[in-house]
Amino acid sequence: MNTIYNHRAVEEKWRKVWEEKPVNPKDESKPKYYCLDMFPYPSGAGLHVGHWRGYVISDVWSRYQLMHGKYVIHPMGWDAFGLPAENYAIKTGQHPSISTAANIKNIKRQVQQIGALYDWDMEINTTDPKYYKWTQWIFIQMFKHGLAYEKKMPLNWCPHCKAVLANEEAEGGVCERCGTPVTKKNLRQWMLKITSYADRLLEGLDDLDWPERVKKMQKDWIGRSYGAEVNFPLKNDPDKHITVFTTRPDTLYGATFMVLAPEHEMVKELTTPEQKAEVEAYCQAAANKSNVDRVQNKEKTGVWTGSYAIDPLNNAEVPIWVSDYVLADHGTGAIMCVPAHDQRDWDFAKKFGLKIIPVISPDGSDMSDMKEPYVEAKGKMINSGDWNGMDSDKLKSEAPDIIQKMGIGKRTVSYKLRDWVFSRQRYWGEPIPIIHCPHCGAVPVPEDQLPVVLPDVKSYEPTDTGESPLASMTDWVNTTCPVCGRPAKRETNTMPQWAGSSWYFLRYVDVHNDKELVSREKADKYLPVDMYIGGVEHAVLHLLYARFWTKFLHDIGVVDFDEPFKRLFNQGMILGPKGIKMSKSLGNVVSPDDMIRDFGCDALRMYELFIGPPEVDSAWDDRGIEGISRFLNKVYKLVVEESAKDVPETKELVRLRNQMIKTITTRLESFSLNTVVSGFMEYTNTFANIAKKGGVDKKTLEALTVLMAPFAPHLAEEMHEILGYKESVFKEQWPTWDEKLTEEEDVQMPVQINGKTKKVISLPKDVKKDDALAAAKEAIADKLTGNVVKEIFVPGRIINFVMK
RNA sequence: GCCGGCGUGGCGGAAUUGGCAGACGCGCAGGACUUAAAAUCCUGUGGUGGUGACAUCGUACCGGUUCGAUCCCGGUCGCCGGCACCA
Repeated sequence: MNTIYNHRAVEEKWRKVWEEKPVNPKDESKPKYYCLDMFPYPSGAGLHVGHWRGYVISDVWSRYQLMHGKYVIHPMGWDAFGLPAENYAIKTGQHPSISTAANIKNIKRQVQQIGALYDWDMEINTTDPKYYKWTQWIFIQMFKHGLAYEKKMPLNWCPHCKAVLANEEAEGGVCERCGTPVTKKNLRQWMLKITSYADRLLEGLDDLDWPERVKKMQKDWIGRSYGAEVNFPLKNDPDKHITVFTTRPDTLYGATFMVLAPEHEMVKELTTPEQKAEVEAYCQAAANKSNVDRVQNKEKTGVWTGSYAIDPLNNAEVPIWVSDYVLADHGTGAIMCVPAHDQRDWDFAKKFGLKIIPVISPDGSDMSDMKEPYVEAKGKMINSGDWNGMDSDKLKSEAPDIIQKMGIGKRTVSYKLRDWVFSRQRYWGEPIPIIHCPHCGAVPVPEDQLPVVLPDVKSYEPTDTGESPLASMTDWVNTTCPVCGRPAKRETNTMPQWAGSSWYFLRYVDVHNDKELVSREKADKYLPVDMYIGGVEHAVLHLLYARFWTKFLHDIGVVDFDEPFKRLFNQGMILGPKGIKMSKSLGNVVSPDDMIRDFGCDALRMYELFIGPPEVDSAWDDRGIEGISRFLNKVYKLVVEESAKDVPETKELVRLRNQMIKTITTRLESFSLNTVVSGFMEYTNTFANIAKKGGVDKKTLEALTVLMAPFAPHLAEEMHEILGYKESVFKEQWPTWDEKLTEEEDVQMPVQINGKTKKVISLPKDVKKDDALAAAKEAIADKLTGNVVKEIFVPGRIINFVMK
């Protein structure tokens, strides 16, 4: 008999059944489980098989939870503000909302093909005014709490995107979107004070069930370092001083010069008339350099201001220099330089002939002939006045307090994290709900007037000046001040693409609420997210911003938790056939639509899992999916033919069934989804062989069907029905196993000589050591020719003879 | 440069706590069915030697610990990712 599985008919049939009778209806009597995908940007190119992977993983996990009696919250939405839609508008003159709606339609169709549990009543679109009303509301709360502020400063500017970038978007000195080297532009911008949450963002990581590498990336990005601020009085004006930040205040006696960033506010007043021309030229050149140039050229440059400061400990005169290796926005923008113990300071001192005084010696020797800086700087203090002879590690921890007591500085903490540049000079984003009044300053739009709807414009083109296209909409821009009623102007910048995604996970559980962003009752019942699945590329962008906003919303009482995502899983990418990233320009994009047509949704789901460990990148292989297709056929054939037979269960089948349930469940729990699939294949092969000899009992076929349900839901429903059930397979509880029944009576024991296996013998599982060794010796008697010096017996594992 | 991670057949990848390396799949080879092909099914498939049972080498490379190492330790090389003048 040739049984053939018709994937098209079966999948269509069950899709209809599920539509009429959802398998995961809202049920408040059950405990909730919130399993979230990172929602996609609805791009015009649609989804490729790589995008599918995370959605398949999350759906398997969701269905697995469902079969443990949970009500699963598994929503989907669209992160739809952003540059591609705007660029398309520039090219075609069509409003971005039109192309966005078309893209959403197509991608929604593709997402629905996954056959996932998504509850489309919860759908979100960040560009919907009903949604971004609350994005704007959050901004206003931040403004009211002093967390949103305006600042004019040199900012990362992408000349290609014609927009400012947050530090997180300008990693490595290039634009995160387009790779163009970032330059600086001095602009007024809206900032969010993420730095005031730095400690909580850092410490909150400890309790999260997240991949260690993501936690580490956030930790490094926040970059907390402990040290001291030290004040160096000016030689010519001892009432004034320069404050530096240092992590090594113990080396203060070795500070032989200081360096200010070119942007430091005191550069001008410190520059002497003789040095003025040179210093100004240097600062001008530094301002024009892109981040990439500044970082790539590590050859030290700099100029002397002509002034001196006084080392507050030993009253030595230290010349004040300007150099671009000091960053304006880290610490205080000024450093004390200890060339004997810092590579950069050493390079600078060597180049400009500055003094070098070693202050730490590993063994107490005088170090005066050092050929390179002693950077590890651990040992005894030398050349350090009162501190001489002290242990440097001990001094390092005590120095901040000593300095504080002396009144020349204080203990302090510094961070790499900067405040979040939150405004963009582009059209397709949430308008910032602020009105600028000449009399009242920046005033928030009253909450009852939200949302501030993004108006239609004629030209979407960004400008080189840093003005938003909205600035030309005079009708919209000109308004009245909500405080004093006099003429005022609207803020024309929009929010960055990360705004809508910083809180969307809260909205899903209460999408239709027009009174609050989420009701406290629903938030308490359904939030936070139990499992969050998505790519690792958001490790320091979206995930950091979302944590920040959640903590803020917690602080103002909107929600009662302050970490949004309890558990995080990062899936690896699916690469093109040769291990190259899939991209339209390379022409190596594999479409899920084609795969579903030829092999079916279940086959694609299982192949996406089988391709490799879910957290690792894997290369697509068109022929691999054929193997899955053969396997699904084999399972179907097994169930159809064996269920017709009415086979009694045997001891062997009971054991195999229990082993199978255990194997699949433990692999699934540890997220080893690729080996779950290979496990199904292996057991199916085993059962197919038993079927040929005698047959497979119904209970075993049922267990196999239920275990497969989260992976191949359509096929599992079909098989469940064939087995005689009227209700959905997802009404079944996840099967359990009896450990005793998994054990075999005999164990296969490898017998080794000097660690090399010579034979495998079968022994009763509770065999005694002496009996086992005797049996083993007999089995390999012909090879035991030498002197056996040691006999090793590990029950159930190994027998090894050490022979000389 | 600093900090992570990884390195296993022709390919994707398996291997509880240190205990039979290569599960499962792809590909390939041979066979069955067929007029033939496709599909399907069966058998084989790390290298070398041997007709064979078997021997021997083998988890990037060098060394160590151990009765026994893909797994632990030290070093080297390569690839990938993060940060990158952070004081």
